[in-house]
Amino acid sequence: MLANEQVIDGRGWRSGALVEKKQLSQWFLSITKFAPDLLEALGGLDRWPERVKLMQSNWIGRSEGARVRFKLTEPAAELSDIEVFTTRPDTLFGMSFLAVAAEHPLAAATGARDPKAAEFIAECRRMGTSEAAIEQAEKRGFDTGFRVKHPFTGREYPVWIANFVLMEYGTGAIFGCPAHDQRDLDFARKYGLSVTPVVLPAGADAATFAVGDVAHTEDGISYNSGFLDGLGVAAAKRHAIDELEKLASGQGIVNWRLRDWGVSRQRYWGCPIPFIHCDDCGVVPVPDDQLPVRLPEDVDFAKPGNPLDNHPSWKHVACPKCSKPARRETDTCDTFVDSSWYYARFCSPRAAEPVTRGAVDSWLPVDQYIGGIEHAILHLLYSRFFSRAMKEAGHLSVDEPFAGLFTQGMVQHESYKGADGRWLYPEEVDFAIAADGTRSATVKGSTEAVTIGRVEAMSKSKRNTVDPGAIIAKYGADTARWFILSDNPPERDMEWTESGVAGAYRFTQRVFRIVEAALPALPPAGSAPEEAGKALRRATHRAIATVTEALETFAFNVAVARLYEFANAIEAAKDAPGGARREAFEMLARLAAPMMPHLAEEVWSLLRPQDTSLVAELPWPEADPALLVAESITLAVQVLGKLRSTIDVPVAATEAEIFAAAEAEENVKRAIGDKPIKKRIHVPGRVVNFVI
RNA sequence: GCCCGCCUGGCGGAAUGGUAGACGCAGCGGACUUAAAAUCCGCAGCUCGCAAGGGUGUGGGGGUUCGAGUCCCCCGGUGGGCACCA
Repeated sequence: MLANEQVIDGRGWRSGALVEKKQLSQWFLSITKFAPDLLEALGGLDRWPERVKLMQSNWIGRSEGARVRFKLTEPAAELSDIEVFTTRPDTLFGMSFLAVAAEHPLAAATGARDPKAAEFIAECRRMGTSEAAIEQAEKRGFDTGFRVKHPFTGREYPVWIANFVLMEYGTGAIFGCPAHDQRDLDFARKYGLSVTPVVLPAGADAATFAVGDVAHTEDGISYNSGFLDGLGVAAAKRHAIDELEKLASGQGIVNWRLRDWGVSRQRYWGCPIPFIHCDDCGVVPVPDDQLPVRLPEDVDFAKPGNPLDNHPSWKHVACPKCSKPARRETDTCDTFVDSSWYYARFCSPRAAEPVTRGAVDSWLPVDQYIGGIEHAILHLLYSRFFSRAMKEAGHLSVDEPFAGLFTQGMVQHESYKGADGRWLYPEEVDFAIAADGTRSATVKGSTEAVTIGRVEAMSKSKRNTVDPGAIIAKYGADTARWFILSDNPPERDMEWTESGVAGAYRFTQRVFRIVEAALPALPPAGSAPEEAGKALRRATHRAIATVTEALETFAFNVAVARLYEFANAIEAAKDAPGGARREAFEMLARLAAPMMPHLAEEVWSLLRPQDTSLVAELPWPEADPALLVAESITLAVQVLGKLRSTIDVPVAATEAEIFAAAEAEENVKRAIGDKPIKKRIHVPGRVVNFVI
């Protein structure tokens, strides 16, 4: 049993053996039951990123269409007809073939009577199982020899097995209309199947319109389509569905892309699925008082197969119902199962029962959830499913587990592979730059060549990770925090680099130094800041306001920048009176505290030796609104949208005064020349623009 | 292949449709020093110009607007996800 990522070019990543898909009996959780609600409730998640909601919405994939039954001209095994799902029932008259997935019963029936078909199906089974692998594989098909009757025309069409039809989506069968679906067109061209256009693009001539290599998937008017002729796509869909229902050959339905969640894993590392198989009683749940089922610790990983299944005694238990010998389920749960409800468990982590009503009702939903963008779909959707299922089972009161979501970007790094294909940590690699600028790499302390891979998300499996421990060891934890937070906006992906860490370290030193140097001249703690220190006080309160805003929006890098600016302003105001300077230093410590807590406390204790409170215990500072209002403002002056000058005007200046001042600027006069001013635009506090 | 992001100086990045490049790194010049480190002062997108100032510039191309890094369309590059990596 291999994971998708362990399959490379259809072979096992270590053994190199050909991979084959097999049918297994497994456990599924019926997330599809909640599909409509999981989709609709996205609209209420107003503190979730739009992109995450969009991705989930696409993943759930609601689509309206029709199921259409095609009668087989001869029965295949027990099948007398094949049902397809389509979102384009309006193009039924453009049909040229029907295609089923390799796992479809009709494919099996064909394989049973035709060895060549069986061979084709076997080839499909050797294809990778991931959606990406299937969609990127060369489109291939096999004519089963079976034929179906068109429900409207009675005409007969061939049934193919196609490797791009997914058994998991819809009914595992499609009807092909090459003129209006690109994939069907590629398939039809490859196998010489007919292409009949039935939707005429606006402005095209029905007599001459033909489809070349590009299918027409846009709107148009139905033609060559019997009773649908003359209708637009939407109307034709409705009409076609009405007709199918009248003929009892199909019906309009809503189809979902979301599939039930297969949670079975044939691995050791997961929670055992708590069921017991009894020959007489069937599948029996493990009684509550025997939960949780614990994994055996004496397992043998050397043998191929599922270690739990191979274990000599673990699975042999008595049936809880009839006490006869029975077998434990040896599949374990996908580890996503655990991460789907830990937020509920964490409300009362030491409780004897899985979740405690009082605790979850008090704490949930999680006010602010933070996670990597890689979890945008699976983990976050599974969690939303679990909270709904747990609510239905009476364990929770909330539908949504996470009221606010922030998705951080991925930290990336180049990856490295040794000559034998093993992954290497960055610190195991030496680099050289040739005269022509090309980089090369070798294993440290040897001449073994290293392949430099692409820049991608850090992961343990690819070993492209960097431990911030080295920075902490060299510069301390405050510098490490400050540097990491200052480097880039957290929602954005970033390539890891240590450049800049020296600057972060310098800043920590500087903060301590300027406070220490100023200390002897500062008035005692609690002294009122003087009116004469207003300029510095403005800077202080602007820092409070801007740092606060940056932190609240997770723009930590901006918060850091504002603190650099503030420190610069403090140093530039060496002559400001002591009370204002004390206020500035104290605020510097308090505003920096979330990002360099140790230094902040140290500085705070220097400034307030009598004070036993910690910065961490103080309420967050608030800016004085009176100090945030500027006395004069700088306006940009543009002529035809191009910057020509700037003017400083009092806050109270009237628009007429502003235009007059702007027009008086030498540069502005020159740019206007002798042309008349057609329009004067004034955006208060921002810009003046003259249109000439 | 499909879905979703991202792309701004040498580098990380800032910028409610309104002065692009704040702040930091790296760099350059200067001060201090016997010297170095540390520190301090200054310069800095590119380009023309002695300067004043001009041109140009946010991946490429088009569009909307008095005004576009920001909004719209097309293209390119790159990252995340694609259900068994978690």
